[in-house]
Amino acid sequence: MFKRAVEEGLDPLAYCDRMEQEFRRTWARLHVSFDDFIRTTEPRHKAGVTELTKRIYDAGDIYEGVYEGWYCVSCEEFKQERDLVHGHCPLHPAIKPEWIREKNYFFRLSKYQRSLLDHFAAHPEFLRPEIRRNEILRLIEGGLVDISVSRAGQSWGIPLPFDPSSVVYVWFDALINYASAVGLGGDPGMNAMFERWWPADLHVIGKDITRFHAVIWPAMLMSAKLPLPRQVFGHGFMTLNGQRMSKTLGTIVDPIDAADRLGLDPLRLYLVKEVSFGGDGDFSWERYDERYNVDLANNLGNLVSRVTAMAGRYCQGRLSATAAGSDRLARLADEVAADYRRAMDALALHEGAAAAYRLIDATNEFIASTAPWTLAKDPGSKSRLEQVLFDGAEAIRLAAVLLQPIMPSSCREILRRVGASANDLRLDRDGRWRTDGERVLVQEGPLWPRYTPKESTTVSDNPLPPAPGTSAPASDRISIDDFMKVELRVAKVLAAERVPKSNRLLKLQVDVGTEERTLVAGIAEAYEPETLIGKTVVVVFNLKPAKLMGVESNGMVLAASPDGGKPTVVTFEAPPPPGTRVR
RNA sequence: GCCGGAGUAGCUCAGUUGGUUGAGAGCACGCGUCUCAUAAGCGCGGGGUCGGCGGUUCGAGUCCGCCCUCCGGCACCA
Repeated sequence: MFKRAVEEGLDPLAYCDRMEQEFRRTWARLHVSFDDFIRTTEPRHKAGVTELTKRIYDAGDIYEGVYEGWYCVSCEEFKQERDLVHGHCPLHPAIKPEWIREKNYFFRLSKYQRSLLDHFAAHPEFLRPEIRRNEILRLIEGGLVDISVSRAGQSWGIPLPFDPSSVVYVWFDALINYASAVGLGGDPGMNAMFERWWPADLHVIGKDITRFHAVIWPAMLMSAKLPLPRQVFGHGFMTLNGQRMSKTLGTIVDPIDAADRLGLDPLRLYLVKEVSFGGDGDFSWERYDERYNVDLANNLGNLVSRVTAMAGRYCQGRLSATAAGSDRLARLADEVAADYRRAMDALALHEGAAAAYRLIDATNEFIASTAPWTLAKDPGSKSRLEQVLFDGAEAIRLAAVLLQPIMPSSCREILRRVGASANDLRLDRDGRWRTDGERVLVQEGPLWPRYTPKESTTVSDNPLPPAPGTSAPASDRISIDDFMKVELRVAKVLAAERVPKSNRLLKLQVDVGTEERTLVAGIAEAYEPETLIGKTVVVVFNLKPAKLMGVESNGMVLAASPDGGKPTVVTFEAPPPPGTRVR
């Protein structure tokens, strides 16, 4: 973060300000509402971090140790062994990293292995879905190591209360947000708030950060003698056509684009209804269009149209209960509302949406079987007719109440059209079948016109070439001299074999013109060794040797490696002789 | 390679602790039908050796073993 800010020529705080604005804009655009928004730069957060860190320290769970590793002076940060390129920082190949031992504070995570396992056993619902729980359980069972929680000599961060020369390390700091947001460590007023709100009922997080939330965070709280959140829920990711989204492949869907195409609420419904929450969900434009037409245009939208139209035509838009209502519809409605509530409480949002749709479907059937248009022809059936339409309108009202959290603005509009209030909706009060009252319905144009993609303008799901204008800013470009430092040469593959115990690495014997070399390439997933023999490829000739899985590699084969895809080795139409320089 | 997950109709998926599921839903498709409605609605139908092989059992998508394929995580990706 700090580095990124510097790269963009911004003060870290200014950079954060900009990020915050972006987040807020996005949420506003997607109609995502929230009660609070906290950043780690806020005073209340600093207070919370100081308090919690102090408690953990007082519990004897933070001790001084030594952290050692490769340190790049230029980046001003430690580098993992595996991030180094031939022992050098990839960003600053000219400077030799130093092996530095730094005073560091560690959190006794290992001490909490037993307690964590006990907690998981006593509270099976603590971590969901089940898949995450199993993963984390095995991880804990496998043993925990103490973790570094501080960095020395950094300007950015919150100082340790017991040693202000060091700051709290990022994620240790960040997790405490949950507590600091509700007042931990604040003045008496804030503390009262903390007492009231903590522990949290639920943390909803992305599945990739489950470990922090389900292992480290609870251990921190245990150490500080604070209650744990009741549940951590690790949600899945969206894929595109079954593939992981990738920026470099261009296989990414911007929710704003999807919203612009058919409207925001259709997107929100898709995301909720088509994805079983907790698992990954797949998005495709075809399916999106299909669901839009079926769920919204044909079923819900059309239902609103037909009921409001008939009410207008046959009853001047005024309806009140006049006869015995539909028991079947009323019973189903209660059942649906109960299922909905159960599903939503369990975070099975897709089931909640499905429940609402059971009512919508049943209402379409109800209309077909009662045939108001037939009743309308018989003056004697007047009250029966009105009752049927009343029931239809009531079912729509109820469905809209249930779908309201998913499609807020659309449901508000539906409620308006069926003559119901959309203000201060409450599930326990408004989410039940009503048999009385008068409704004034209004008929207006389609809520969701059917969408027919034009052949020629079908949005492609194929990888798009990177848009022009996305190239790196001039300041990030290198000079020709820089490039010339890299010596690329044509090489012919003489022999190839798998590196034992590795499923990505191939060991290649190549002819680089002046000599033969052994090098290792991470392309085994895409190429059988035999198929490479005789091929002419491009290698980086002047790369320092490196050892991979015990094999020394003298050079590197050029290959295109898309995110989430398999590498493709760079070859020639007409192979030049080995040793030819490539530039 | 290790760990985990998944393989059920053309597509997306449900199928609780094994037996009224000797297999279901939605979409797509075919046929029929109403006409209030956004060529929408409603009804009916075709279609699957439930990844493969073997086993346990009176009985297995549902349990066990082996295998195949796909996905995710970790290591490796010069």
